[in-house]
Amino acid sequence: MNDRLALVDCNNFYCSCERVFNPSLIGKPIVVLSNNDGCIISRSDEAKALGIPMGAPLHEQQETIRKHGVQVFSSNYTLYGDMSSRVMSILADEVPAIEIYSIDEAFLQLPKNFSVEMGKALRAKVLKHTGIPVCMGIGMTKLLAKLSNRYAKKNKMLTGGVFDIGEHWDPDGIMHETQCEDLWGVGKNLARRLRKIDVSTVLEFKNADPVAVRMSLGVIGERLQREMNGIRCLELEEVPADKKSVMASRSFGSPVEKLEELEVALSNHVSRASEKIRSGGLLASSMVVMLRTNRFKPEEPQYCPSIRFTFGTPTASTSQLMKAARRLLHRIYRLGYRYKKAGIMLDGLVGSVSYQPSLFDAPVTPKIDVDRIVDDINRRMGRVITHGSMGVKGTGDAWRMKSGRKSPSYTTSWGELPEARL
DNA sequence: TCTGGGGTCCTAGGACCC
DNA sequence: TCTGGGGTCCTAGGACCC
Repeated sequence: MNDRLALVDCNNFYCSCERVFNPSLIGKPIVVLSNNDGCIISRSDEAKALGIPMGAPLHEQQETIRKHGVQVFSSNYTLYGDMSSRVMSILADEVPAIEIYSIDEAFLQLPKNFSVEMGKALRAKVLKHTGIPVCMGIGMTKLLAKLSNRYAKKNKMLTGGVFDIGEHWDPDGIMHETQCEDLWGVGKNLARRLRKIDVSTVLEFKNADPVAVRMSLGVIGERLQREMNGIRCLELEEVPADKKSVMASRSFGSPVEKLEELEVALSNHVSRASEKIRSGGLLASSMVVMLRTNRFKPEEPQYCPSIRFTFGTPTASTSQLMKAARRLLHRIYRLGYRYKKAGIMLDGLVGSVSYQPSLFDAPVTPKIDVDRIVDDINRRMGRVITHGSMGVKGTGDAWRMKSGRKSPSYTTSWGELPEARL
């Protein structure tokens, strides 16, 4: 028999991170915004209680925010990333295997003797060492662990933040009370397809005719149903799979019409993305350039082109990628649109070590790897060298993103360390 | 005025080959 | 009345997640 799995997730993670270094926020409604200060992507319990929905555009909530004095933060990914690794390393120390699933979630393989009480002790340890509150759900499969976790979170007082659905006296009751769209892996669309075969609760899904499920939801539905019945289809993945693509895209602070400005924005995206693949020792086989007008303004003319170029030889060279991006941009750019977003994707990533050149590849000439040297300097000194095409901050940069309410990088920047007073 | 960004997996359909 | 058909590979797009 398989060992049980647990899903541990951090409660209101970004908000909790802000609170660790600013305890005056505890007990108060706070929210954290997406890139560009556009949407609300993390809410404290107090903010949830005010009815602020997940993903809501900030401007739609201004009324509530003013009225209740909700504190608003731009997202500070440097801080959250660092806090995340602290939480993860504590978890990793306690179990035989861990899969870090996202910045605020991890699946754990539990030892045979693991009890709910031990889960509570682990939870207390994470809280003590990082200040981050977590919940834990336990089950035979990832899906059941997710479901358990949801129950633990919704009934924190009752469960103490840790729940094992396998030990509950009435798991069917819990499944009966949960709607399919609240299940991990079931979104709006699959839920609609499930309703068509008269399935709306998780319990109905679990007990539905597998043939009907397979017919209307394909292998995805089949897998979900099996997982719900305790048959493991999704294994714990300790080693993260190799990346297949890297994206860099941003909405603009304000709309952009000029080709030259799009060029600068794209150059910055290429710079970020290429640095990322180089740090992973990867080469890109192809590149996609995307543009988009403001989809929330249907009264304006809409244009959302994308174009792909496949390199003869995979590359990670910034200047080569920038040249390609520029060429592709020129092919899809049309005058007269107000662009709201631009992005690039580096796709078909292959390891630069394992890559086998084809017969027709240009012979590799040994040369000084300027990109690597620049990466190294930028990593140490903080982005001091940039490509000429990336423009200069403060000049013609309507496209740059807004981030006006960011907290300090308390844990990763010497200049921003919190100060303690005696 | 103001509406995120970065990923993965699956499927359908076209191109191509024998 | 006949005008193949099946396998494979690739790509675009849909759906989902955090």
